Parts: sequence; structure tokens; C-alpha cells
Amino acid sequence: MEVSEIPVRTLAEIEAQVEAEKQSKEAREYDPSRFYHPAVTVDLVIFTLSERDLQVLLIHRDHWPFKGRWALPGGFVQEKEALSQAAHRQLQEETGVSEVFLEQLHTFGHPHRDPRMRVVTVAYYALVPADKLPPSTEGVRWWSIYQLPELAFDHDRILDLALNRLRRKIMDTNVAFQFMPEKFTLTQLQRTYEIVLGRVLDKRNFRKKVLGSGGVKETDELHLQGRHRPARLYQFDLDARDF
Amino acid sequence: MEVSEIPVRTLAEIEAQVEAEKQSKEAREYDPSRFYHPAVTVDLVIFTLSERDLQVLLIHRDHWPFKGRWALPGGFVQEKEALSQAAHRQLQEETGVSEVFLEQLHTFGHPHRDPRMRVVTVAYYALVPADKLPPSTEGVRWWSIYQLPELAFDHDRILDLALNRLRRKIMDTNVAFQFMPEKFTLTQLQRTYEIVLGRVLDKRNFRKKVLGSGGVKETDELHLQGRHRPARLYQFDLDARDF
DNA sequence: TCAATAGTGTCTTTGAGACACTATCCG
DNA sequence: CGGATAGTGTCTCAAAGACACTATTGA
Repeated sequence: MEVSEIPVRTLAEIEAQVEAEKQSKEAREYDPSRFYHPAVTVDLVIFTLSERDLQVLLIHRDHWPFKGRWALPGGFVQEKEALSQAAHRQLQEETGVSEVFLEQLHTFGHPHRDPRMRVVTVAYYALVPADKLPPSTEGVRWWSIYQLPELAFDHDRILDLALNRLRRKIMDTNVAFQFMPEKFTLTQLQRTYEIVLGRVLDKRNFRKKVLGSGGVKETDELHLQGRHRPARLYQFDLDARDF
Repeated sequence: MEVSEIPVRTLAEIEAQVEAEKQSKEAREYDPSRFYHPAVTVDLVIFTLSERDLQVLLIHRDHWPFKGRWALPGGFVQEKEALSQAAHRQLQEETGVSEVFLEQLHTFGHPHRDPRMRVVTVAYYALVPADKLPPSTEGVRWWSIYQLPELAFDHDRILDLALNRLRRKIMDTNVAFQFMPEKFTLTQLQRTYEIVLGRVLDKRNFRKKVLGSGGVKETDELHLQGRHRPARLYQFDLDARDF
């Protein structure tokens, strides 16, 4: 993490100071309904990797509006819930997973993005390893990013931004490990990069970079599969810095 | 701009489809008040450069809450206003400037960040050239980022994030030109980088990089100032890609 | 032995960073 | 002329990219 030169209080310190302010007599006189309040939701771009595709979870809309189209999972932010908590809750509800990579993407608030009312949505994106996944059901499906159905609202724009962010991030950081099982071969890791980036990489250069970065450590296990030379299994090295 | 592989509709297309959905009979039956709606504001981190400091605009709080502290300018998002419009409006109100760099930073929505009520704030940061600036007044002041007063709410965290984002961005893009007047010397440009980054740069390496990037073009004018060799003036080359 | 995948090294190019002197103007 | 800032080139190092062959296994 980058070192800051701004003196920053912790969330707990801020909360304590806010709490102190609430004791003021002005607090009881304040009218919170003086201003217009739009609805606030979180929307999630949940990515996973299949054997050959980067996939995203979409939900079939059975009702108005945009009935018949597919939408990103999302929902209202509840009264006492942080934005990231709301995102984690949605992720848990839709996929059953928790403790995966989840990061705020961008906030979309165009006044006419939802026909029901003004909705400001805070978009997050999540990366889920394929082995933690629930299967597709009728109304909740994994779609290849290259074969998308018609999307509801402005969800095409949200997804597009998420994809570009993921591609930049996988080049700059070790975020690719979020897609991997605990142990993996370097060829599997290379496939992950290739699927996310949508282009092939040179095997020798890839291995040079990954091994040179210190981000992985080898195990003493081999991956036996098929009639060919077995591959060594590697693990993510938690101590290592991003590369 | 990066080329996307997701088919993305324009905002106008989305708006037209949303408008079509509003004609549905369900639209009239929908109750928008079923869910909790927090307040939504925009907060602005407005940076400028003085001769020796990176500065940020803060507003003195004369009332509860956090009376006596300083806060980022900000305000409620109005009913028919996009988030970026709200940010531009705030910027215009506080500084009188428009058509400057303004970009969404992050959205802060911790439930206890404001003692009045639940406020979700979409933070933006703006870069304003010093020659477009209004002077400080009693309640609206430019502060060096190295000499900050006590800030209200979680504005220290917002400012910290904005500073880190700006520093990364100035290394990756030509955003530094947002701080410059139309014509400038390379020494002035280097000072801009140094002030933002908080460290000194090598003159020869800096000029090599800037001139090699194609991001600037020289003019035939010289900058006469004081009893020393005059410097050549350069302009930002709008045709050039980011560097 | 062959089909299939694992694994390995060198050369070139590019960009970043360290480093010190000459040029030009004004008073 | 001296004070002040403008302007200039080389070397080293690291990282990225192009490129092709050998190793090991199971059938």
C-alpha cells in the first residue's frame, strides 16, 4: 500500500467523532427530509473463468422493467449497511461465496437509467474461482463475455468498464490468483492471463516474469494428467508483494 | 480510449429504451418509496498549484456539524441532474470555473460518516490551473496539502485517496497539463511534476521523456524573465496520445 | 516410438535513472 | 564580467519481447 502524506484517521476514530457531534442539540433540530433522496443500490459484476471463457453472472428479468433481458445482480443498500457490506451481501445471496476479491468500480447515477425512479448505483466487481461456483440455473446464468444476451438498464456500460478495469489490473497486480485454485500449474496460470486479456502470451516470457516476481512458490507436488510429462504445481506466495 | 469488446449502447440509446419502458402499465403501479433512500451528495477535491505547493480548496464550517472544522466543497445531487453535472455545478459555484479536468474518484457511504443522516457521497477530483482561480476568502481557502487544518467528516480519507490517485495519474498520463497555462517552459512543467509528486526530478531525464513522448510541441516564442538566458515556450500537443 | 504437454536460454530493444558541463541573457 | 537559469549526451541497468528446441510421461 502506498504511504500517504495526508494524516488520515481510522474509520473508528471518524465514527467516534461523528457520534460526538450527534450529541449536539442541533442534531435533534435537523430535518433530514429537506432534500431530494434518490434510491441507492449496488450492482455486481461477478467474473469467473471457465475453461475457455471469461464469464459473468447475469440474472434473467421476469418482470417489468426490461422483462426478458438479463441484468447484473444488485439490490438496495440497507439503512445500516456500508456500501461494501451491501455488495458482499448481494454476492453471498447470488453465489453463496464470501471472502473473494471485491472492489468498488464506479458509481452510475444518470437520472434516466432506470424507468422506475432515480437510482444511483455503486458498481462493484468480484472475482470468483470456478471451483467455488454454483452451477447456472434457469434464471441465474454464467455468460461468456463474448456471447452476451441483451442487457437491461445501462449494464452493458458497467460491464464494459469492469472488463477494462480487470484487464488493466491483471497486468499491474497479482489479482489473477483470485481465479486460481490453491495449487496450479504455470500453464494453468498462463491460460488465466490469456483468457482475461483475450490474447496469447509467450510461454518462456510468461514463466520468466512470474517466477522472477517472487509471487509464486513451487510445491513438491506434480500434476498428473494424461499421457504426457506431468507439470509442477505452484502456490501463491502470500508474503510476496504485488507484481 | 481503450477499445472495448463489449457491445455498448450510447447514453442516448439507453435513455430511449428506459423511456419506452416507462410507457408500460407497470410503471404507474410501481411504488418508489418501498425502500430506504439515503441522501446522496457529491464532494469535490479541487486541486491547484501554487508556486511551491499543491493546494486544495476547503470551506470553513460555520454550523453544526463539525462547526469550526474545514470541509471539502460538496452538496446534494438534485433530482434531474447527473452525478457529473452535480460535480460541475459545485465546482462552478465554489470557484467560478468550468471546463476543467474533473473525474470521479470513489464513493463513500459508511452509515456513520455524517451525524445528520445517512449520506452516500460520490467524490470527484478536479484540477484547476492557478491562473483561473478566485482568491481565498475568509470562509473558502486554499490550503497546502502539507499544512492542513482539521477536516470534517471523513474528508481526510477522501483527500488522501485523491492525492494518491493524482500522483499515479500524473505518471501515467499527460494530466499535468491541466495545471499549466497555455504556454509554458519545460522548467515550469518540471516544477509541476515535482510539486505534485513531492520529489525532485532530473532535468535531463525529464526533458528527454517529455520531448520524446510527443506530448508537447515547441512554439517560436521565448520566455523573457530576469537576467538570464530566456527559455523556450512549449504548448500541449492536443493530437498526441497520452504518455 | 509417438503423441502430448512441460520446461528451458539468449539476444535485442526500450525505457529509466545517474551524472556535469556549456549557452545565453541581463545588469 | 558575473550571476542566473536554459539546454544538452552518454552510460548503465532492468524489463519486455521475439524466438526453437529438449524432457518426460503414458499409451
